[in-house]
Amino acid sequence: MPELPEVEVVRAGLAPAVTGAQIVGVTVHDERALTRHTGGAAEFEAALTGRSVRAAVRRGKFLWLPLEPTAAGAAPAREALIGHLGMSGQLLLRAPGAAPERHERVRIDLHHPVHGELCVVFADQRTFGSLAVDRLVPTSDDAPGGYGWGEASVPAQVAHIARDPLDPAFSDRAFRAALGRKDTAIKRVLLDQTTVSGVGNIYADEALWAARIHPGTPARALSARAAGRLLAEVRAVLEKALAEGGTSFDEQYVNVNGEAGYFAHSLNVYGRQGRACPRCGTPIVREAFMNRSSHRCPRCQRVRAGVRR
DNA sequence: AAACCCACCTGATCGC
DNA sequence: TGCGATCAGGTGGGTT
Repeated sequence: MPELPEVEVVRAGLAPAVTGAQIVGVTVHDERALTRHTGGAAEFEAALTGRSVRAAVRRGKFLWLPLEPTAAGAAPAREALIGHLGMSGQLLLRAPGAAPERHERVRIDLHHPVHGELCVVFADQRTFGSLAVDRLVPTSDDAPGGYGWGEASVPAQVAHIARDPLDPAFSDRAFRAALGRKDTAIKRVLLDQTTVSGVGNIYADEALWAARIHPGTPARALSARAAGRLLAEVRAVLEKALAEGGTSFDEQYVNVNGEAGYFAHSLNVYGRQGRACPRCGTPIVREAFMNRSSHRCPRCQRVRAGVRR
């Protein structure tokens, strides 16, 4: 469920707490939380115990904690602990020995040289999220791999994820060129994380509404002007949502302290079917799209809006 | 090769 | 009260 703003809230909360801390204990309660990890629970625990965390980094909806190399004698592989929250994952900062969270899957105990003991709990109702230890590989463009760390590396399994639109190394020109080659609906391109990352169902609908583009518009039919407008609106909605702490409909999405964000109050179309479009008053419609839903204004976002002929 | 579908899960809600 | 259908913020593997 979390999209870029929610994941960034988590990264920003984790960073000051875990940077420089050493992992002193790992408990896997449910192996389904390791679907992105190649080994089993015991191997995961062993791979992390004793390692120190160097940073908290994010690209799109993926988070990772780069780790100090293992002690002398072991293979000097550069590795990171990856986290993906899936639809319902949470990373929570708790006091050592804190009572188990609902849906707690993994607990990581750390020792920070300044702040002392703390624990990071991974809780996830639907189990689509997961943690993994993965090796870091160089980025193909030599730019930093994500937000939060200057090193030009990404976990191997994140290498296929595109940069997100808030990344300084994101290329607007390459994005517009890529749209011209896509034989599919613009909303599919926004949701597929290999052209632009970080956008999910909520912010795709919000950005398309703001740019007055129908979600089913063929990507390559968008004029350069419409594509530029869309990208600007994607950035605007992601930044505004981030400033408001993300979108929380219930207790599912929370920051590392368990607190909800406020952006749900600022939604213009998502989940507002039947209510007036804030721009023109026409009732918002909800339509089936890719086994989920799209929300749009039938007047502001007509099929041909923004289409070049 | 790009585009598309669907499985992977738990839980809340709604209509009957 | 129960019970089935539907819905929920994502991703990746398998199939066309």
